[in-house]
Amino acid sequence: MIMKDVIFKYERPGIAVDVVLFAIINNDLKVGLIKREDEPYHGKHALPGRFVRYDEKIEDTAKKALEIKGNIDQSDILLEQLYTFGQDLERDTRIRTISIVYFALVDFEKIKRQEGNKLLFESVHSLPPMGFDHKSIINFALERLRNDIWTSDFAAALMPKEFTLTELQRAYEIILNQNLDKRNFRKKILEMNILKKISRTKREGPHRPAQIYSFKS
Amino acid sequence: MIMKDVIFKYERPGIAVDVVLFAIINNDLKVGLIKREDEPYHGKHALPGRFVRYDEKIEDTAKKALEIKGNIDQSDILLEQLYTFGQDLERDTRIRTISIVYFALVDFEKIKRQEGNKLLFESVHSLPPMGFDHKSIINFALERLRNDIWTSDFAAALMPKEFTLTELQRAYEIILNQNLDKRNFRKKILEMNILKKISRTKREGPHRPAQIYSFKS
DNA sequence: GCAAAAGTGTTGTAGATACACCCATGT
DNA sequence: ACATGGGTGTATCTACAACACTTTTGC
Repeated sequence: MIMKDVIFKYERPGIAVDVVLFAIINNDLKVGLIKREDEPYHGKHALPGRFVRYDEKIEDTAKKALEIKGNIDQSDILLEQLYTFGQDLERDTRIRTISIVYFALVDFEKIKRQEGNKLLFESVHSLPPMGFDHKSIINFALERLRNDIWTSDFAAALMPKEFTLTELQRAYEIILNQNLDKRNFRKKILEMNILKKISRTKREGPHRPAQIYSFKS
Repeated sequence: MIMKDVIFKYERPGIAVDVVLFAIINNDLKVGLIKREDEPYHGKHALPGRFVRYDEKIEDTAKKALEIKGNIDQSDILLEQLYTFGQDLERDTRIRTISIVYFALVDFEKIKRQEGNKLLFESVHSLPPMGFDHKSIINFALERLRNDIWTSDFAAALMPKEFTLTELQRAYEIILNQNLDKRNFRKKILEMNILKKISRTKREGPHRPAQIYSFKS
């Protein structure tokens, strides 16, 4: 009984937040990783993460992880809870750890010039050797991204403020990893009524200039 | 620095699992609650829950919570992770607690005669005063139930092994809290190809007997 | 005037909704 | 024979997929 109380009070599992941060870079979907400098998994890549402090809200832990590892301002990103992984007792070889994983999206243009950014953006299609169970977590996050891309504000979080419909379509194609029909894409996205025209066009080649749009509100 | 290490090592937040267990009873959707005997929220109702032990997988914590509070055998229930609530630092007034909430479904017939069941099943439409933030958690779970009822195996988990299509339709109506068209319901559910006919019928009134079905596999 | 991307309209199909009648039984 | 719930078929509409041509520009 006394033993149980000791376990209860002092041997709580560790609780960490890891963040899967996606961005579109060079026509590819990439995820922000750190290269581990400590054991376990020294030298392997991993998701940016941080232990939850006693008086810290878990979403703030996620924001802080991004701030410290990527010097990324919270206001630039979409952050949403993904899933809590706590099955594998050997997940972290130091202590038993439960990991609350957050899903994050950012427009890479907003962060690429940040000083102190330790994040390495790697293509989801060719991930480097990953520590922990982070590879499967990234795939889990990717499923969420693809499932919800049409019904969420995910696209708005990944795009710059202004863009053409072709650029937006390209983003959808990169995320879904498949080509989309131009006419159907435009019909669908415009009928969703989430875009507004900007009274400017983008000239960029020997062809008709493109109308510029942005997301509403 | 030393102070931080102390916090890191010893003052981990508490981590609990709470379970939202739904069952259909008397043509109503009910949720299994306990009446709290301790502070905080003494006398109020709450979700069955349990602190995660150091060497316990979180899903096992959920199963154990149901076993202890409801004497419910794990094999009878569908259990799935719902969401992790850890924003409200004042959620539990004893220590800072993060709650991983599981979503569970059971056929009430399987458990109603269990000895040692402390669970009180209350209608989701008239919940008693609830402790913690459990009322909003139940509503969150209810949304998940309604959203996924057509594309998951939720219905199979709530129904007895054998049933008529009218009984199944009634279950959907109770969950969705709306009436469904008989012809369309049957067409849809049969085209989903998840049911198999049992070569028996159910006679129960001055009318044509109903074909009995069960879920496949 | 030609190359190159922007921009648009129609048709077919599949899934959802709405709705009305016959069937098998107990009394 | 009648009351009761079990069981089915058809017309309509709507969302999505497939597909081809005209427009505006730079050179």
